[in-house]
Amino acid sequence: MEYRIQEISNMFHIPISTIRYYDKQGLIPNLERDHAGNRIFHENHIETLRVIECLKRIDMPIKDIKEFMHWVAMGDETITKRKDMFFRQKKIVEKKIMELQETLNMIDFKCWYYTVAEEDQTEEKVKQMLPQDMPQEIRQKYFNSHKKKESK
Amino acid sequence: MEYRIQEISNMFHIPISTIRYYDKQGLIPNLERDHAGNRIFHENHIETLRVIECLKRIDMPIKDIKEFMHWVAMGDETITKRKDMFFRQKKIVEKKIMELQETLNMIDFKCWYYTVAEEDQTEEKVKQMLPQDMPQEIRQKYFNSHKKKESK
DNA sequence: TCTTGACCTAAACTAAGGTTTAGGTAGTAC
DNA sequence: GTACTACCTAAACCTTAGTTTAGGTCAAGA
Repeated sequence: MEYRIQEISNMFHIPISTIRYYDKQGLIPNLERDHAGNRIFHENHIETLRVIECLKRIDMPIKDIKEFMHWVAMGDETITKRKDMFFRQKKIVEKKIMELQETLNMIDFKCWYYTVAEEDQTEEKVKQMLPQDMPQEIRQKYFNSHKKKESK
Repeated sequence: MEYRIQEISNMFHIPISTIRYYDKQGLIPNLERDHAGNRIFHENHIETLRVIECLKRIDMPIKDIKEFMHWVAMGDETITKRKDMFFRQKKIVEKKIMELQETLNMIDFKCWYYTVAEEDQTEEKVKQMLPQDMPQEIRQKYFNSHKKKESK
């Protein structure tokens, strides 16, 4: 099955200009052209774009994605490199999730804080509130989001 | 207690140039200068920078951070705006975490895939493997990370 | 044949988020 | 008094990740 750039664009909800940009940056190796020079995509290129989607989601820079894609194109001799790369990415994503979880704690604290402030019609009261007067789960988020700074 | 830009830079591990940039962009309202024009930071500015750190972590653009900081500077009349903003950000971060969790599933699948490929010294065998032949938890991650595309 | 639509390229442009540079001031140290 | 350090500014510059533009090709339909 062959696909044209427009179909790929619809399939992935990526603008055509972006797909061409990815190709130009070398993110889609072995992409062939028809007699007229039009890009022709096959299943393997769709798989490539799926991987690009995944790698982009974790903010991997274009040039790293390119390197990875070239390893894929080089075949079995680069399996270990690719494996190592995914294990490194796993750590990075796990760390990101943990950081976001911490951020969420901070946000939850702020949500609570402003909900109280709104009820009071002023920040003054909640600003003065001591941790022991906060609801249990908020107190935890508060310590959670402030601990880093306090340990310095 | 007063702080100079260098101390703030060390405290937050942010380059001086970046702090000046934030100030220029209006992210640190009410920052005063000494007789010589040097920026003088107080506890409230440190709190501001802590909030900036938090908002940056969730990729809030500079101009939104600026808006928020100005609401803070405006006092109690903007409490509801700020509260609403944090509730919106809460949703955004929760969504990001879910997306990253999905990405992690994809990565876990790839880690398994390349671990098998490395053992086999070739991708061929694992590439042909059917879901029912994969380990239980990998099969789930596989379906998890491929379901979106298959439902289209 | 003419036109229309989908495609192509190179290169300029954009936006975000800083960083670097060039030139200058203020306060302390010798 | 001059050297040194920390600070200042405006403006140019940089990188990333695209987007837009201007000009062109190709195949199909009226």
